[in-house]
Amino acid sequence: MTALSTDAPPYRFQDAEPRWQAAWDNRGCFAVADIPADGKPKYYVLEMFPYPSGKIHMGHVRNYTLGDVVARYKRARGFAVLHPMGWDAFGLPAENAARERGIHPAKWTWDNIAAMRAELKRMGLSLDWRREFATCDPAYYGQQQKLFLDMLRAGLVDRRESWVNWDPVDQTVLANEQVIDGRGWRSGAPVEKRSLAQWFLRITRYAPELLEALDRLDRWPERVRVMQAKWIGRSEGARLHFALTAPAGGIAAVEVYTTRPDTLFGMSFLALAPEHPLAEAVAAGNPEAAAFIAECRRMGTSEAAIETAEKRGFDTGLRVSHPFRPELTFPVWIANFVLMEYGTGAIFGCPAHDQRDLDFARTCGLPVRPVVLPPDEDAANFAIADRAYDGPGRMINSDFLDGLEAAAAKARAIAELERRGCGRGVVNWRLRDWGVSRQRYWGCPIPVIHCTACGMVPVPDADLPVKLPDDVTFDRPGNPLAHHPTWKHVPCPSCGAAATRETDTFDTFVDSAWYFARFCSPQASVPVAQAAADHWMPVDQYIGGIEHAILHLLYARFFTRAMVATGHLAAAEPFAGLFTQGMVTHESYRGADGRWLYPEEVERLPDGSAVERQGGAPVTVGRIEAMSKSKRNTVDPGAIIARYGADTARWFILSDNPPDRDMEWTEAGVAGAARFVQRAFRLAEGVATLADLPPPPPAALGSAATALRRVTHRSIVAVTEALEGFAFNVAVARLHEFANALAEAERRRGDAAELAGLGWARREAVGIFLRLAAPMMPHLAEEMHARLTGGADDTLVADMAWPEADADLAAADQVTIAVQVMGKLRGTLALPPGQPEPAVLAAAAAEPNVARALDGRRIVKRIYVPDRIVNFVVAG
RNA sequence: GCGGGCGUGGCGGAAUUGGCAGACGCGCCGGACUCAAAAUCCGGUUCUGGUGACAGAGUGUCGGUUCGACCCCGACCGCCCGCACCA
Repeated sequence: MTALSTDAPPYRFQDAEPRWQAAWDNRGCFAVADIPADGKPKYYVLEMFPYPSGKIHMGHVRNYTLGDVVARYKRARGFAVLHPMGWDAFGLPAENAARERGIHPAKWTWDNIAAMRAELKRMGLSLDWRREFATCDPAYYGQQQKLFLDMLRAGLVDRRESWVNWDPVDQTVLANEQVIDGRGWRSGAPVEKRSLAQWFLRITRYAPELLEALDRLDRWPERVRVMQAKWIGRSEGARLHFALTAPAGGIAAVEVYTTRPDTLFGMSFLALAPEHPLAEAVAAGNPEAAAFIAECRRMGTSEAAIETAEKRGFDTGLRVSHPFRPELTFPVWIANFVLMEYGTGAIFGCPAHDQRDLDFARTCGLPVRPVVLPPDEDAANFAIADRAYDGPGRMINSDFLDGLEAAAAKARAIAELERRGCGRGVVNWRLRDWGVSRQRYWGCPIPVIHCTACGMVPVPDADLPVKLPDDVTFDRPGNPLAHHPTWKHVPCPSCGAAATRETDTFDTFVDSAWYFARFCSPQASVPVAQAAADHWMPVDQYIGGIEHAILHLLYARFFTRAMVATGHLAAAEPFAGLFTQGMVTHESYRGADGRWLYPEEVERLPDGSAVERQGGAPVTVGRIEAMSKSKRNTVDPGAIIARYGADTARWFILSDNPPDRDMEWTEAGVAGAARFVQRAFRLAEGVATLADLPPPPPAALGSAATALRRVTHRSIVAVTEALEGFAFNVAVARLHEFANALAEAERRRGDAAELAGLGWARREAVGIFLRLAAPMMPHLAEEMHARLTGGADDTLVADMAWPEADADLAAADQVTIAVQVMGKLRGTLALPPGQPEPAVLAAAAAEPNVARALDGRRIVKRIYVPDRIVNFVVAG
């Protein structure tokens, strides 16, 4: 019989996968209505939609496989599942392609979408493709303009000056990623900060709410909630004024925000951001100060660049008085590490208790005066070396605060500031308003018109969408919309006089801040059809990369609230459940000349070394790291699917490791998955050859058949539990075990009655196996089912219910109890569950190896955890 | 620099969340089938000592709590993600 199954024709995914994809499509398995009438509970599964770069990559395969497993599993559990797909289609790469290769961004984007759609379809995803849209379609971005105008009317929009990275050679604004070591990526010119009038969304208005509501997102990863909470950054502190000993540029005092007013007596200096008005006033009359500020402006706008730069400063020569001891004065510096965007753009420096201040004080030769004494130190000997002390302790060297705990001193200092009228306690937020202006072509136009007479005038709703012009040129730097000969010239909607359109477009994070809501009613003539959104929102399970933990997810949470405020949505939170997947990694390879090599150019030798396939030159095997084009350590999903099939790719990507961790793509791993696909199919073949057997009563089954049935029903429980917990690698392992048990049953011999019973149990097992595997390997499951029933049953596995476990069979009939002596394992007991404690303890002590370990010693304590472990604690 | 996370055999990982460390897979070793190979199937595989029953060590490092620690606490090391104009 074994020979028969191994000689059976192998599973041909090349035929089967397109066939089943067509079958699902023809029956409309995955289509749902905007407002379904069937009364099933709803489940909205969404994966982060892709940027259409032109090819799917392994990160997409992982993301969409994870989502598809959830979607198919939930469908089997009886939910009406909304599972849509679309395209995050605006962004910089399309403009880069236009500049580098002369392709229009729209053509580039739509061609890429067509190519990627075809690749995704080959994965066999259970998507409702009728809901597909791209954010670069006016039908989408016109609705986004409507949302913006409603937010404008609701006071959620602001326009103000803000800093950008400016390339003085290319005369263009640069994104942070286009600034490399402080220079423009194309021109190589040192970048300057430049101030422009920009549009902002007032996310800060929702800061308390966005923070507080994190507690209720109980199906979000804890670390994402922590990261968002820290990003929003509520802090309690004080705002206080430092009076200048002599006014400068009409400024008499500097306002400072601090979270540590308790350390005011440890002050050593006051530091201003380079963009601070007082710094600019000083620079007006001091070329050296102006030069220092100009140098700071060359650092670019990214916080990481500013904070990793060496701390530098410029002593303005001005001095401020201490708020509690006005006779003490301190120097005012301009410092490159003070951020204008946070607090008031000025700090008081207390080097003893803040590491940045200490680094600055050491480089600039400023004094360090400790005022908080750690609990285990004494005042006479305590000194700060190269580490600032930011822990708890008692105040010293601090006048009226001396002896207080730091926390109490903080309250006392605020009270004193308020009594003296030079400061007050405040709550401060790290979160800044969301700058949405981009000086680029390939984005959603901001629907506003500037009129010299009327000022800023919103585009009337009736004139939406404001469409991008097609006839643009990329032959010079800067924003093609601003260069366009006619597009921006329009009559003022208010007075009719000649006016100009806003030429800024939206940050692409705006596009992705509400697409999940649009999917509920993608054809609606309003941004969202209320009834559809009320039915489907919030997203029950959102899946995407951890790199979006803060910005995208926070913007989406804010936008949802803004849509509630403007009457477009009812649900306050967009994503009830969130899962963040890890990256897909691969070894990297370098040729003898240092070039990076693609995996397909490299051959691994049995001794572990590697050579080039062509020519056999030695190859250095580098680190395992995230797949990236620059390191060429990428594997093309299209090629993998063509060679092994979608089910194999899906199975491997799920089986390798827990989905929230980085996974390593290996050739051996895919090959292993491919073998399992064939093996599973052979299990169905082996059973299909048996005569169709009526269900006998379980009592008629022999012990081998009953044992297999136990495995079958325990597998239902185990796989279900693993899928519910996103432990897809464990689900895979359980299915491997299940397949092993089935193979063992297949080998079994016995008399006719036993074999009949076993045959029946095997048929049951295969029927259940394929349904448990279906969310992960959907095509194979359909093929197995067709083979099992000989085509007599044309129900699609995609439409079948999830198997139900027989509780009696799934329950444990025996437990293994570990027996320890002094915490060391000395033996095990196999017993039926639920035995009385004295019986278990007696059996444990009688176990030969345990008895030897106990011999001659006095048992002082017996620990028994029911059905699990015994531990004897002995004296001596 | 700041914020968040991760670390278990040769490799990916499992461990009912404080109770048998190493499930399952990959790789490797041995065997069956074969003229032979591939494929397939079976068995073994944390390390050290021992023919063996067994004993000792072991979850990045060092220390702590506990009858018992991969799990909890403290310090350190290494790697990864984010830092507001990449998406």
